[in-house]
Amino acid sequence: MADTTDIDTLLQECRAHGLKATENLRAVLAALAEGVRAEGMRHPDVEELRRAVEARGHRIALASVYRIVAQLTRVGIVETHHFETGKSRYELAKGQTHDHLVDIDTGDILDFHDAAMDEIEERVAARLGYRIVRRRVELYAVRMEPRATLPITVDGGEGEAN
Amino acid sequence: MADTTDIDTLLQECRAHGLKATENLRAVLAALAEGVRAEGMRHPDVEELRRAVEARGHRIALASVYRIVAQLTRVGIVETHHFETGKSRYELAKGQTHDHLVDIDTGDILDFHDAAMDEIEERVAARLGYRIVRRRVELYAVRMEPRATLPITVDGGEGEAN
DNA sequence: GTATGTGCAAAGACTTTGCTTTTCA
DNA sequence: TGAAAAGCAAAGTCTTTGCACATAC
Repeated sequence: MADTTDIDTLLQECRAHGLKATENLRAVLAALAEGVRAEGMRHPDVEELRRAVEARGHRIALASVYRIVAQLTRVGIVETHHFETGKSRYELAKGQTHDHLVDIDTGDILDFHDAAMDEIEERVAARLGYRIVRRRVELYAVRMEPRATLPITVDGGEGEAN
Repeated sequence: MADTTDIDTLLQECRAHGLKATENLRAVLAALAEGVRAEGMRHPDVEELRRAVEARGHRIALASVYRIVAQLTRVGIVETHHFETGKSRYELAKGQTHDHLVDIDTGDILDFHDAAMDEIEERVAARLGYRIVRRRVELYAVRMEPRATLPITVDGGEGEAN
């Protein structure tokens, strides 16, 4: 099956949308595709993207990063997120839409998808007379420490969170 | 039950949190409380708040509006929303938390709440090992045009629109 | 009286835009 | 070659902050 994070496949799709396959575009796509597997590099912001691109030996202007992610978003290859941090974060739009759980303590962002949730949202929207075009579900949460609620057993340590 | 949109009640709560009951604070609270019933004035942004305050015959600096809503948010009286419009919007935190449906065409924002949705979200979070602290559910949607000109009876279900 | 709040203007953070040069098809 | 993209700096938005003055408790 076509790997939707394969750079050539992505480039091809870009071309199909009339974009020029420039060095910058390639590098940004590669950085985004890499992020798919990287630890803390999913959902990069523009600065992180620029750094990732430059780490590949390529210089790129911030304005170009902005323009590229805007284009990629326009054609549906990238999703732009506005979490509560003030800046936009980007991510390859892997076919399956998904929601996010943000770990308040660490900033980690987990992806998830739940069909039942979609269904309920649609039902609610329908009840209000609307058809959902796009949704944003973000759960801001803290890790559940299975034993955290037990009577305190002060032992000097202080379990690292995170 | 105490009317949580009564200005005096709100002021009292502010005092309890150490805020000074200034003219500005009163006016902003009044503007927010009014918005609860007003047509297009729910979820005002700072500019709209400033206008609402000045419409009441009071001059206020934008910076003061920002400072006041920040304080009110800090003490839990106001909720700050970051919809996809780029600017922050504010709303009295009426006890019942609720989610939003944004009409893409008109910009209207409808409030709703659905217990089943909460439940599913909690289940999903738990499955990931997390406990939800705060959530953000925004449905961006378009109006479903019911074919004819049927008399609108949009009050089905438990649709308190609040 | 003293800690807070206020206004104003300046500064900040993030993003967009104008314009010239470069690059891709 | 012609149209789109890149670089750079300037400008735009929204929001925060420093500071002198005013105000509530």
